[in-house]
Amino acid sequence: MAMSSTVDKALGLLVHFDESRTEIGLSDLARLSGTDKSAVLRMVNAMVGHGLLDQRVDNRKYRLGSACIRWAQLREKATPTEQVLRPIVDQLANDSQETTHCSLLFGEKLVISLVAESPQINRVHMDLGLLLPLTATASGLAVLAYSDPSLAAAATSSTLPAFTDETLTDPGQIRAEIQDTRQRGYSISKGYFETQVHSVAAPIFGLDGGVAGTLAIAIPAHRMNQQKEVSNGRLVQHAAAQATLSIGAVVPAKYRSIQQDGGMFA
Amino acid sequence: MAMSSTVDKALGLLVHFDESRTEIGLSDLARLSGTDKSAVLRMVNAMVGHGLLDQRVDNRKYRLGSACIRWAQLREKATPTEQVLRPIVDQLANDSQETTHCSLLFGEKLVISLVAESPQINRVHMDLGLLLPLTATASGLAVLAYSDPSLAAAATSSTLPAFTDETLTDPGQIRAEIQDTRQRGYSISKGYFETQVHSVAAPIFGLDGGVAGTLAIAIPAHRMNQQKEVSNGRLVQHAAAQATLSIGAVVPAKYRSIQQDGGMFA
DNA sequence: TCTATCGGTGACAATATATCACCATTGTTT
DNA sequence: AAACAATGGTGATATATTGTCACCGATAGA
Repeated sequence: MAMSSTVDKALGLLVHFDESRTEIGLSDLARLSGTDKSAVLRMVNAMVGHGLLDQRVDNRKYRLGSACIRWAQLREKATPTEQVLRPIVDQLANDSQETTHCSLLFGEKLVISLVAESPQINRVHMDLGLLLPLTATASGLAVLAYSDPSLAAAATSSTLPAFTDETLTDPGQIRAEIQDTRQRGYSISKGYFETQVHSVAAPIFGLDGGVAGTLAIAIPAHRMNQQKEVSNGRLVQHAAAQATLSIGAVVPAKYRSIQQDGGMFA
Repeated sequence: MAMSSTVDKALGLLVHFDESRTEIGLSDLARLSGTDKSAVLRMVNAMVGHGLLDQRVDNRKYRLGSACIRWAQLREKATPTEQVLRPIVDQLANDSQETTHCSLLFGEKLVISLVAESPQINRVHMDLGLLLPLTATASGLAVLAYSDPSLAAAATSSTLPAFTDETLTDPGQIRAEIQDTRQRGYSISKGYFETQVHSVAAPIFGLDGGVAGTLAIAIPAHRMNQQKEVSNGRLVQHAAAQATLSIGAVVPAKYRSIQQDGGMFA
């Protein structure tokens, strides 16, 4: 029988809050988590007490609380990833003349954390906070290609959801893409997640040596061609390596394929 | 002894993270919280597992994790600030039985953003979107009293416009009022902006620690007296502190004069 | 070397939790 | 309106998780 602390269960309740479910009632939360109402109530009350959740007075449903904002503020101050990554994302957008974004890995999902929009009129728009699936985006493929193989195995074990007509749903195809990505040094998506949006992406490594997130360039399909794929691929690869260094981490030796230039202080 | 759930204790650990302590080691955290190391470790591990905390690989200290950012993003999307301030303004109107409003600071002007009218027949009416001058309103004085002194200096540098016969136009008088406001914890206006309208106001602090806006109570002059000024002052002061917490910010320590009630950091 | 930290582990008694039946309200259906 | 099925929430007890403390290897300073 698996060990499970109470804190674990309590925090596990929070995964049921997302962009489509911003508030959840007690019974719903109990059902979603497969836990007894009474237990859920106790945990939820504790979290309300600390502002992690709050309860609407009118319909008594629970929402994420204000402490989230406070903690995010502190987190930012303590670990100003945005501050160090921001200029890199901006520079990449400038260099590529396309919309770029930085996603951070959270469990088996990528969260879009920074966006720099292309200066061009016809450009791709990305929403902050949007969750990206690992199997159907360039960023996700970059994660799978450079993470522990078990993650790729897990992500390609079950049937894969299709987001567009172009989405790769065959696990074999995904695995092949992962192989190619490792060869190239960057991943590509040809409308796998959003139709008419092509992307290239490369991994950002964290302090623990694992993939912490990705940097990606998203391009309107009509503007894409082989030459741009290669040039943008190199750009994103270089920027991601720079990002990795900027947060104090290093690109693991086995993945260090590209020439390191003068480093982050050049 | 009060009942305390494990979740409560776990989340209680997080209060020890602030702008001056952004990362804490296991033993320190145990000492600070007065809990055993072993228990702290279990709780902390659970929180790390959910991204609420993360652990640096180099010095093994713990910091607020990336999930905070995700949750803050969701919280903002789900519950915009106006939505959280609305019930506070309403409650204040109900408690004081007078018209209340929330103003947000834009540059050197305050914009009336939320209004709750008094339930009484004879009441003050306020227009949404109205601009308030910093030197001639209770709200404005609250801003000046709790903002960087340079703002007060700038606002009182030139000749001050008079809106009523009672308006304070002497920069020296304004500065004295600002002093008094800091002493009291709330600001007052005695028909400075609208004749026959007295007000009390208190500052709402934003995420950056500066004044983001104000909460105010406006009262027909004939109904005002010393006793009401004090009681309404306390009400507005308390409500403003509550508003500050509700938007995820904190009242700066140097201004924290009133007793924190059963709020999330109690 | 000796000492004093550190992060972390393991075992047992103490206690908070899981589970159940139950209640008062609210909103739907008939 | 009456019956119904939800809802949020309470209280009791068996049981699983936690609090406590002794202990470990590693690291750092004297």
